[in-house]
Amino acid sequence: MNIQKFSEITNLSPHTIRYYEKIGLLRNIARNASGHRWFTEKELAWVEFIKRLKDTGMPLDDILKYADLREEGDSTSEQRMQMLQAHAMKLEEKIAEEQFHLQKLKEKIEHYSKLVELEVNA
Amino acid sequence: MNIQKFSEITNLSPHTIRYYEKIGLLRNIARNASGHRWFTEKELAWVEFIKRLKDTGMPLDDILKYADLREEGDSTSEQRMQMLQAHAMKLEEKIAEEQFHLQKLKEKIEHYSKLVELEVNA
DNA sequence: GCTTGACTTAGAGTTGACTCTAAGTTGTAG
DNA sequence: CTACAACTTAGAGTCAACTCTAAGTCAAGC
Repeated sequence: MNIQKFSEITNLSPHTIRYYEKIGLLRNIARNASGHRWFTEKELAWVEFIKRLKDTGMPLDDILKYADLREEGDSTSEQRMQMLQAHAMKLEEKIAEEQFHLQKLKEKIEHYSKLVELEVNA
Repeated sequence: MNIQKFSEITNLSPHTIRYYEKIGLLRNIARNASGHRWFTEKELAWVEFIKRLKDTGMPLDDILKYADLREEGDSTSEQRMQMLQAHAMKLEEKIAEEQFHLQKLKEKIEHYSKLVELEVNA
């Protein structure tokens, strides 16, 4: 598929896709006869994985390191696993923290709702 | 307390504290005889709340809007409550999404751990 | 055969949230 | 009474992650 189609499916702008290629997140993208990028399922799966890492707070630099290891082949699978494990642990902590924040927010909202009730009945 | 002490307690750098004052997140901060900022429990509670909103992904611009409403007094409490409710809902969605991502990450880790096991036994 | 619109590139500009610099003032310790 | 650390300000610089611009190429429809 061309960059437009790929952009629609991945929900990344063509700009962002080229940017990801420029910084090395996307590599060895095929080109058609007129020099336009040609994407396949392979890129789709990889980009979805990049998005997962990014959306859970991993910086692009770290994702880049993962991409480097990935390119080196199977000998780096243990390293990659360790990266993911460390990241998963951080994510678990982050979720726990957010759940705590959420509870505090709900308490504040409860406080407001009582306040507003008082105003209405005044 | 002075800015140094306030910085230690809030875990924000003096730079950041001044920045927050400059953009209007912190207002009406008292000064001592020599013109230095003087913080109290009131600022502490407010800054902790700011941090909660920020740490759950609310942009400073939105927190600023909240600060504006807060300054207008009790008549805006319903609006503020609605802001918090909307934010809490988004946070709940975000947590759910992150939990989904976490599960997918764990599946990938599981996949790697099998791969690594194969390599070790090879 | 010419316009239109999608593609290409290198590189500049933007945004959010800081973070630092320079130049100056003040309060305390030696 | 002087050195020194902490404070003050306005404004410049940084960083991540885009996002856009300019200048150019190319295939398809009229």
